[in-house]
Amino acid sequence: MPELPEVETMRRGILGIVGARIVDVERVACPRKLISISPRIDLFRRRTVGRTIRAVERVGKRVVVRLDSDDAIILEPRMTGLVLVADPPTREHLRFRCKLDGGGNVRELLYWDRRGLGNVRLVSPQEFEAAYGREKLGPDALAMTAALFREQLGNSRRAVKVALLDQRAVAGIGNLYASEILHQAGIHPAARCDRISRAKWALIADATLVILQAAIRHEGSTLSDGTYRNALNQAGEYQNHHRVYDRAGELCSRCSNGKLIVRIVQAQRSTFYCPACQRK
DNA sequence: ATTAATGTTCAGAA
DNA sequence: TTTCTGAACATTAA
Repeated sequence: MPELPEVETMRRGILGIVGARIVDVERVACPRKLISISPRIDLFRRRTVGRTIRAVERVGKRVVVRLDSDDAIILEPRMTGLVLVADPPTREHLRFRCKLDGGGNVRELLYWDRRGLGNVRLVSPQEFEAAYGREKLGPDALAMTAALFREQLGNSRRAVKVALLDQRAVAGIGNLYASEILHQAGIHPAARCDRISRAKWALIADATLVILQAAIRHEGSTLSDGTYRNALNQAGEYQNHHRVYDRAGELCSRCSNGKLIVRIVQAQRSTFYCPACQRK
């Protein structure tokens, strides 16, 4: 569930680790199956202990911890991962711990993951480029313009809602925000990309920035399962501002037609939209 | 008590 | 080349 706004919130929440030195890293003994951590923890430790954290960045839906060695630790939450500098929601799903020294009052960086679909990787600059470079990831969603959208998706025959989820085209948008963005833009989720006008791509570009920035301002969306938390293990608030996501059967808050929000399935995932004010 | 649904990414098929 | 499908996994709702 963590999409760009949630991952960006995690990133901002751990900025206090910049300047700290890594004292130890450990794979936390977990009663269930272990998440993927690479390379092997002994090699991971050898390449990170003693290093200083130079910066904390984000690439798409991943947190990037840059070290003074030019290696980077990549934390990829996928569905239920959390990046924390506070006590985790439960003890049993803690997966990875990085002990720190000199990072203000921050003593450790944690990776917690209930379902365990996420992963932690230590990568060289070459590996970073291969895995997260322009070949693999499109421009960041916060950097999108109408021209970039047209360049990346203008010739695709896919439905626009499905295409917005393609990380090679645009990095950072996930299922929840794709629905919210298209509602804000007034565009039907099933509209084929190659039939969307320049003017409508401009609406989509504007909506992308409006929605993602608002979601970041509210520290992301914590859905009913309560999984997503910020780096201090606090819930986000943007779920209170959703206009369509998980609101099937409710009145559209924008249009006056008295139409109800509906749920459809596209590419095996839920899409929510207003049939009255979202047009192809 | 079983089954479906949840959402991200990747491998492999169409 | 582009698009689609299923699997990885844990937990909850039906």
